[in-house]
Amino acid sequence: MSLRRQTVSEFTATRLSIYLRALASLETEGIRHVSSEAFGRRFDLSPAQIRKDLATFGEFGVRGVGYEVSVLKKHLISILGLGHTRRLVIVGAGRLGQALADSPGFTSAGFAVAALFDNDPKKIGTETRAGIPVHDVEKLSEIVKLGSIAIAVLTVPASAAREVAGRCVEARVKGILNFAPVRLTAPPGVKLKNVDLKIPLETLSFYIQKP
Amino acid sequence: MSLRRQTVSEFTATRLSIYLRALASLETEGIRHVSSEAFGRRFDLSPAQIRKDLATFGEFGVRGVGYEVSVLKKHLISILGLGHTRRLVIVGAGRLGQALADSPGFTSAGFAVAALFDNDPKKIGTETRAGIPVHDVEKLSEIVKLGSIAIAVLTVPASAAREVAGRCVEARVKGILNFAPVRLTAPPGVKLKNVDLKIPLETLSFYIQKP
DNA sequence: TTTTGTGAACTAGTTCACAGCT
DNA sequence: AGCTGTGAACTAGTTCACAAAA
Repeated sequence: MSLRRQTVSEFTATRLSIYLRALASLETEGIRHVSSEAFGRRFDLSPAQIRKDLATFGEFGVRGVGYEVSVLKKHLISILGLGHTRRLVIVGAGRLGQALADSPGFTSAGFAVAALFDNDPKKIGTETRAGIPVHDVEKLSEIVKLGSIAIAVLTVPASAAREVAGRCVEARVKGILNFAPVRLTAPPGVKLKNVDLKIPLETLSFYIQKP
Repeated sequence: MSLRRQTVSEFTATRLSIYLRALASLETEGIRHVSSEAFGRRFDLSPAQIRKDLATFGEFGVRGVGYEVSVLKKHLISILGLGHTRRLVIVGAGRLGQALADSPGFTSAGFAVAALFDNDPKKIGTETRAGIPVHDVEKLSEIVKLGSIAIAVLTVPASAAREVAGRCVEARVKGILNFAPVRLTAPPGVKLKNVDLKIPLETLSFYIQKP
């Protein structure tokens, strides 16, 4: 059986990404086969959970044997939509934006940063260390539409985030990853994820208090 | 009644942080009182959830009236352990580390970045734009112990993360916020949070695929 | 025999709905 | 009258345990 897709929870989707990272790690170690049991032990995950998550998308294992690392990895890449390189733009050419633009996580493995945008004349026309150009944010819509860009990453100040997100929606991106410390919402048809880096820090602060 | 603290879930802890951000926003708008209903409508949160979360820590509202913004904010600051400034260090003085070191989110509201650390001789001895010094990572343990630093933020490459986390544990930090793309674990007594920025990006990729 | 894939059982998290204060 | 605080009902997510397959 294959491809029964109800609505997949964010929990499952997040773990797929974790599994992919773990498999890449096994692959570089030269491990070719792995059981859910061994996989779970190695990366501190639940074997039952692994099997359930994977079974949502098909039968990728062999009973009595386990999973073939390279095969499972290919499947996960395909499930996550990373099979072909996805072009994205980053709005906000501050240090976070520049760090992300040049980071291996954002440039390798399924993503390519097409351009950065900013409204600061001193930044417009420059490029990042890795050579990604910084454009005027006024050209955002044009470049997104022309380049068939599906994802916009927002690394602008909180005050600008809502307006910039609006422009992205208008330019027909399919997904927005917002790092500005405001909780944005997007219309149906656009997937938006808020990532506020201050939250894990405050959460940490909460848990390290004396009982 | 007040202060029944079983174990508070990460979900609740995360929302406390969200509520705090939302209250700050109301405060700047000059709003002094708010009901869970109005609060929820304004920030797209569930009123029942808000009441339940808050009730875990005490009775902060007034029946028939609602919550006083400034009072609730003070309580949340205290609950999250942000009442006195917490000093933290950032290990890894790359662009992400520097961006976080100088970002208002990390420097205001309960946190102070005491120092950055790196192993690159070109970076050691310099300081960030905001004037935070970059030390040799060899001095990490010494400075953490002397400065009674409770939190270490890791912005090092994946390959160095485990070793650096070990040093932090040895130096007796209470919490580690790991941005390196490896899932680390810490011994009991040390709270560790992994934040892999590639995961929300891959999750986004998953959800924006055609059905 | 081993290990997957999966319904059933369980646990955690959320929402409902109303008693209890103000 | 109005809104909180909270047990009870519900929903979502995880783990168990075993039949099915290699």
